[in-house]
Amino acid sequence: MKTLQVIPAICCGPDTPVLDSEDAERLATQFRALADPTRVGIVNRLAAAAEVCVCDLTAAFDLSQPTISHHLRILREAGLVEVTKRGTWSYYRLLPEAVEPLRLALGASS
Amino acid sequence: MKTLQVIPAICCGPDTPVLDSEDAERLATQFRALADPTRVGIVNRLAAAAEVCVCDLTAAFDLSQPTISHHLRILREAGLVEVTKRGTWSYYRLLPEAVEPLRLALGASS
DNA sequence: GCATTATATTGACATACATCGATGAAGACT
DNA sequence: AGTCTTCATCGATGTATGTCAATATAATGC
Repeated sequence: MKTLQVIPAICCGPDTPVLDSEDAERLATQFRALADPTRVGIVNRLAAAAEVCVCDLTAAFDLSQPTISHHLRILREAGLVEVTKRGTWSYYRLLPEAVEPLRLALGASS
Repeated sequence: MKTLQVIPAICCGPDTPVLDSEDAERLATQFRALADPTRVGIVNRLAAAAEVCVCDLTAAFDLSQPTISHHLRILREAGLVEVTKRGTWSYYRLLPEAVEPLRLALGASS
């Protein structure tokens, strides 16, 4: 898998490869998914448990149920979270393997 | 300095402290600064050199000079970059110490 | 002083986004 | 079948954002 380092290590010389526009687009979309305080809060809660029911999220944030649903859709479409339906309930969970590339893009050493 | 881990390590239990709204707001603002492909590209270029002249950026992206200036302002106000004026030229440089907290928020181990 | 060059700011416009109330879809329970 | 609960989608509305042309600012050189 290609490693996208938006911020390469300090070492790199002047011939560091330039990010192509497709990569920049994809990264921007994923950062945009985190560019809202409610979604940061949702991700924070998802990270604290194996999975979280939508009902817990609508209870935790002082926003309408459609609004929470809207934010979850954005996180889903960015590929950062995954949903599993069991009966009437929907359980969301964070996808660590989707977050990892963002860390790498910010210059994580590995 | 308080460490903000939006995504704590895998270990954490159900009583993981919840992100307060002020922290969520600040993180969202910084992620929003990275939520545009042009700005991702700018940051990428800034990371590849000690400092970059605005003129190089306006040449590199197929956008008007005011638009580049606008994006640089957003990165500046998010505290991710810094500008130094020398004569007629403005040189921008990335602030690694500002990017680091974002990496930590995404669950970097240290 | 005047022309030129490098950036920033302003104003306008079109598009994207966050939010809500209303409604829809599907499972659970009686 | 009918009702209740859970969640998603739709439609509307106000605000934020990306973009550019025009203009302002400020340094350089003649």
